[in-house]
Amino acid sequence: MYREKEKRHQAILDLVDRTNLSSQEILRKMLKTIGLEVTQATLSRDLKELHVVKTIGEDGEYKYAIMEEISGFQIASCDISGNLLVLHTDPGMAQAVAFRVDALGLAGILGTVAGDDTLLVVVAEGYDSRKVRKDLWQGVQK
Amino acid sequence: MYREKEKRHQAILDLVDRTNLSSQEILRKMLKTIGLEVTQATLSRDLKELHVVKTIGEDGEYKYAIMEEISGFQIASCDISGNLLVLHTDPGMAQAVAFRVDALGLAGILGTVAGDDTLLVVVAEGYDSRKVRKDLWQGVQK
DNA sequence: ACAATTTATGTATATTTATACAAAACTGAA
DNA sequence: TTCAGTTTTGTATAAATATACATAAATTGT
Repeated sequence: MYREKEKRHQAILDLVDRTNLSSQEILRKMLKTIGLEVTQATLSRDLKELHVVKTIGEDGEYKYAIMEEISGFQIASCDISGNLLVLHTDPGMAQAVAFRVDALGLAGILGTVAGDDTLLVVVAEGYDSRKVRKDLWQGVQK
Repeated sequence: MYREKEKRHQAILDLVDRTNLSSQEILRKMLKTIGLEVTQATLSRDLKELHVVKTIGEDGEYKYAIMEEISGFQIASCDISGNLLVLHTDPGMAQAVAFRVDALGLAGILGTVAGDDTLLVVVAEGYDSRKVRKDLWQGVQK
C-alpha cells in the first residue's frame, strides 16, 4: 500500500496544478473519479506533506496551490555526473520537485526518479547535461 | 475607522513576518496586546485581502506567511521619475509590497506610500534612483 | 516466517476558518 | 446636517481542516 500513497501524491500535485481546487472535499471527489479513494483526513495529511497550501487566486477565490519555493528555491543543489543530474532538495521535497521537472517536458530529459530529498534526472543521449541543467533551472524558476 | 483597518493590516503583516502564527486565534490575541481588538472573522477577511496563507514551516508545523509572489513577482512594473520610483502591483497588493520594501531598510529609501495597486518610493537625496531600484528589486526577490 | 517497529489510514471529533446576515461606521453630495 | 450609498465589523453559524486514537498494512531484522 506504500505505493498507493505515492501515486496519490502525484495525482494530487497534478490536480492542484491543473485545476482550481477550493477544498479538500472537492479534491477527494476528483481523486475518486480516478479510482483513488481516501478520506478528507488523509488528504489533509497529504497536503501538509506536499506543502500544498490554500491560497487566494487571482480571482480572489480560495485555491490550493503548491508552495512557490518548491519551484526553484527548495532545490539546494544540482550536480552533474555524466548523463545524470543529481538534485538535492529540502527534506521531503524531492517528489514535488520531480513533478515540476517532469511538467517542463524538456526534450533533453528522459525521466526522473525521486527519493525523499534527492532526485535523479536522466539526460537523454545526444544532449549536453550542462545545457539541460540550465534549461531545467530556468524552467523551474516559476 | 477606515484608518484602523490599515493600521491593523500593517500590524498583521508585521506579526506574520516576525513570529510563527499557527492560527487566527493566536493572531487575534497578539493584536489585542497592542490594542487592536477584532474578532477572528475579521482576521479571516484581513488575511484573505493581504494574501496571507497558512503554510507549512521548515519545522513541519503550520505557520501563516505572506504569499511568496508578493515579494517580487507581484510587482508589475517599476518606473523612475526623478527621485521617485513608481511601482505598479497586482490589485490590492501595494500595501504588502510597501511593507516588504520598508523591511529592506535600504539607506537610499526615505519612505513609501502605498495605494491599492500603486506604490511610491521616495529616493533619498544623493542616491541614484536607478541604483536604488536595482537594490530594491534584488532585495525583494526572496 | 515471525515478532517488533514503523508507516498509513479511517473514524470521530476538536479545532480552525469562512461567510450570511444585520448593524454600525464612514463617505460624499446636496 | 441629513440622506443614500459604501465599507467595515461582529454575531452566529456553516464549512472546512487538523488530529487523537485505534487499527491495519507494510517494513525490518532475525
